[in-house]
Amino acid sequence: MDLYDKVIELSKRRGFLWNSFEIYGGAAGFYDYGPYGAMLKRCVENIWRDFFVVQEGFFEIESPTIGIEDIFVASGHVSGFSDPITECLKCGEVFRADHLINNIVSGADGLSSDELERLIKLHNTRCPECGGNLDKVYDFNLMFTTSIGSGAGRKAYLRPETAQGMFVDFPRLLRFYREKLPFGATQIGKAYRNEISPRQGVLRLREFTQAEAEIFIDPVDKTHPRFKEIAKKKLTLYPANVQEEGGEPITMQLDEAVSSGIIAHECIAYYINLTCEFLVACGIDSHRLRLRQHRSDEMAHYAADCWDAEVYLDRFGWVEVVGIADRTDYDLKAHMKLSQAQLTVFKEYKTAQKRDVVEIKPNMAYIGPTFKNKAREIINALQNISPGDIKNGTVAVNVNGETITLGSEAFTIERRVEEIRGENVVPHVIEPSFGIDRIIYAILEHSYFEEMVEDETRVVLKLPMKIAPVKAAVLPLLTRNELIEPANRIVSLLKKIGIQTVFDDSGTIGRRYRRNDEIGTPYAITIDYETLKDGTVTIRDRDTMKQVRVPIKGIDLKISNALTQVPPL
RNA sequence: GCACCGAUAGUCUAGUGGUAUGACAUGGGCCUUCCAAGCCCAUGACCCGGGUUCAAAUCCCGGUCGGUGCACCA
Repeated sequence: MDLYDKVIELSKRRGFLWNSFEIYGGAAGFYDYGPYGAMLKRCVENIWRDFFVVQEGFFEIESPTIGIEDIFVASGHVSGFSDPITECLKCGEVFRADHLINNIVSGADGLSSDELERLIKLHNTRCPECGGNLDKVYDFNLMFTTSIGSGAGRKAYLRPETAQGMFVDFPRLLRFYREKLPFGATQIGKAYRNEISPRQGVLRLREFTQAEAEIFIDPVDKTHPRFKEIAKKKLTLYPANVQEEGGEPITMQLDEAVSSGIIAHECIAYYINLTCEFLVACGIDSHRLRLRQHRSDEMAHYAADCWDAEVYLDRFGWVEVVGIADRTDYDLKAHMKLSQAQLTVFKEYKTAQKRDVVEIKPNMAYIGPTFKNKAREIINALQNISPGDIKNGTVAVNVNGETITLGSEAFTIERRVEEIRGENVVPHVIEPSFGIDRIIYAILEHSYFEEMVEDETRVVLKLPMKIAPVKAAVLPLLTRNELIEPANRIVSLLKKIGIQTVFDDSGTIGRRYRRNDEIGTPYAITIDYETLKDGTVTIRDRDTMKQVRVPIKGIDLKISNALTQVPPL
């Protein structure tokens, strides 16, 4: 049994992760979070909220998981998220059609399925495996399709990422943040991808949870006001050029990484650091965490820089859990083009610029009656005339091949000084995108410890207190009423102040400690016969197994302080 | 989607053409004292469908799920 098997086995047995729809045989790519799993996930999401929503001030929005077709046409998912696939008729092997003819035709990846099929026939391309004939080329799109309304309905897709919901709300968000950069929006929610072959448990799901921030920044100023606070932090970086040269990741200070151009700018560096702080706060081992830069061949063409936070997993090696990209203005421009909406922000100059303007204003009262139904065309043509085209007070315009000469009665020339206070710019977007399910698996694996205690293996999940699904277990030493009663009183005391507490009186005390170690419960409170004499109980620490004896009075405060680590226990 | 391998209680597992082994876990009870090890009792499984057969959990075929490799992973 490797570590993956052990973690999955524990997760199943203790109610963290279950395969979905098990009684009907299950479905690949879907997982249920069991009681402790759902609780842990909620805790992870809340820590994320604390980092991005509370601390950074990027409010959370919630948009539908179903999106209308236009959104994904604009985002490129309708065309770019599908792959042209062809199958060998003899051996059944499946190939990317564009890859097959890439070496014959350049730019094959941009061609349509029909075009690819034609080229495969033309060049008599055969199955690289067995030489058999190839089937028709068809598009396999990774988006789930659905429809809105009855009958044929309106075509729609389940969103493949939460990001588009925030891009689409840009005008509303801009107004919400009072028309000023920078600002950000976040979203935690489900996304859907119809993976061809989901594998590796919770690492590649068809329905998964993302936490994404879209941070809209000034395209020409990518500094970050708080960068200086984190400039001296050291992180494990794996820059693109180092990867290409086959080198090892390097530990580097962030200000050096920015000034040497390894990280494109302060803003990306700031969120790289924030990402690491978040992951470590969730229980990711910082020694099994690195930041790998996308190589130019894997980075989207529009991205200015892109880093993946990767965690080391026993079975799978380095696995991406977060992507942090400078997506530039790609998404907003794409939506602007298709929707015709103005997705820009007015950026005021420090000092207004003055400019001499010469404008030709048509005289409607003359042109209208004189030219009647040609008037509209003439006015349009006049818009494109520059003052230099005016010769002796007349100007010639071309309307449908006919040259019409207009005299000074047809227009006036206006000269004025225009003040330009600023300009409309399309913001750039920094996008940290978190795969919550992968993070949760990594947390479980990195928190999993086996220790030898008196020749027995003790399994303990050393989860940070903030994400432990159960914070305290209350255990009467023996299953006897005189001990159960005070135990119940402590349970309700703790529950009243919002501490997730369980009562457990089943089996020997040692077994119950082990049971709670396995789900990462930080504290176990034991009621024994001394409790009846002097009103004290013991509190046991999960990691050290050490116990302290404390009075019941004030235990709620004591536990709550310990959980928030105000003073040590 | 293809190929190979696998699927037995909550978990891990033994095994067979005649309904199944064990461990751990779980539930109830006992226990005046703390780290899965005490005592008594109890619950609990052959992935689904079809075929062969007197009889299939076992053999065959198909499917589902899982693992691995290929492909895919904006």
